[in-house]
Amino acid sequence: MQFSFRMPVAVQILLCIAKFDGVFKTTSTFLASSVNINPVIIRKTLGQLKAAGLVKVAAGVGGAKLVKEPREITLQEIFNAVEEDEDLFHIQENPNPKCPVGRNIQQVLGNKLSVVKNHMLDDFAKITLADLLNDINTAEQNRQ
Amino acid sequence: MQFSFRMPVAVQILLCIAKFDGVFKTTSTFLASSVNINPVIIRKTLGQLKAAGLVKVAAGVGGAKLVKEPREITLQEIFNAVEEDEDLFHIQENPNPKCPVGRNIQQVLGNKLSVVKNHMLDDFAKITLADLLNDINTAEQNRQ
DNA sequence: CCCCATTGTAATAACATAACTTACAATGAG
DNA sequence: CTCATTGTAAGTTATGTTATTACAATGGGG
Repeated sequence: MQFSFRMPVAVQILLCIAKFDGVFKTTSTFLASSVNINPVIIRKTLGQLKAAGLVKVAAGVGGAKLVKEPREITLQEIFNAVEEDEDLFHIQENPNPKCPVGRNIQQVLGNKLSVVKNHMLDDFAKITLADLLNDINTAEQNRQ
Repeated sequence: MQFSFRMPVAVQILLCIAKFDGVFKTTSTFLASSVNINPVIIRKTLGQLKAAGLVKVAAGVGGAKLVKEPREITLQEIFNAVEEDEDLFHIQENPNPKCPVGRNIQQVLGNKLSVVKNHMLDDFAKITLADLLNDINTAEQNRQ
């Protein structure tokens, strides 16, 4: 069980825009070829990133640009932009109310797990797009 | 997007065994009625918990017992018992190798996210079955 | 030693979610 | 006005999870 493609795809989109803006026209088709995914998915994801204030997209003309500097964009913002704000784990919705465990499990386990999720979001907040861009560039250098 | 029912179900099973062992016979049907889920799912989950050394199950006779004390059973053990050991996020498997972002994204983002996952597991390690049992009992008292 | 409730397990169906694809109206610079 | 591109909807395919049914294997109790 894993999270979906969405967040990693969004990260890759933003990295490509950061790296290629000004060099190539960053259309949904261009971005789709880097991720190797359907352009419609890119357009949907760009829409979510736009709504979150991370990019602006030129309808008609084509191409996307970052609204903020890479060091000001965190993985937390990206995650929140593309994932529903829901609990990390799916706790049984209809446990037996006659059982003392069943009638309290949601509250008790939910409390503990929400703390864990908040820690995860804190971790995401410490990772910026600039960090990832830097790692990409380092990896490219080592490749040569 | 969330994790499946599995870990919360396993937690509820273990809590029920801890609370009712000796009082009721903790068969898969009994446990299923607390979670309000199919007994076959309970039996599968019990099998995973047995393989992880957390419970012993009496085949033929019926009923399950904890192998360790509740304070010695952590959420991390339960999580590892029932979830595959895979990455938290699903990073595109076939990015474009001709794109400098595409050919490095798996390694670069994967590294960052594995750190986050390890933090999550560390958090799980700090939560014991005894903590949850205690919270259940407190919630029950407040209910009266 | 046999009975019977129960476990262990397989096979299949039902359901939910995600991704793919096609299609097309709306956009806006040239 | 043209045309590449975005935004969006609808339908399909693929995948994963849970539910359900079925039945052989188990093992204490009568």
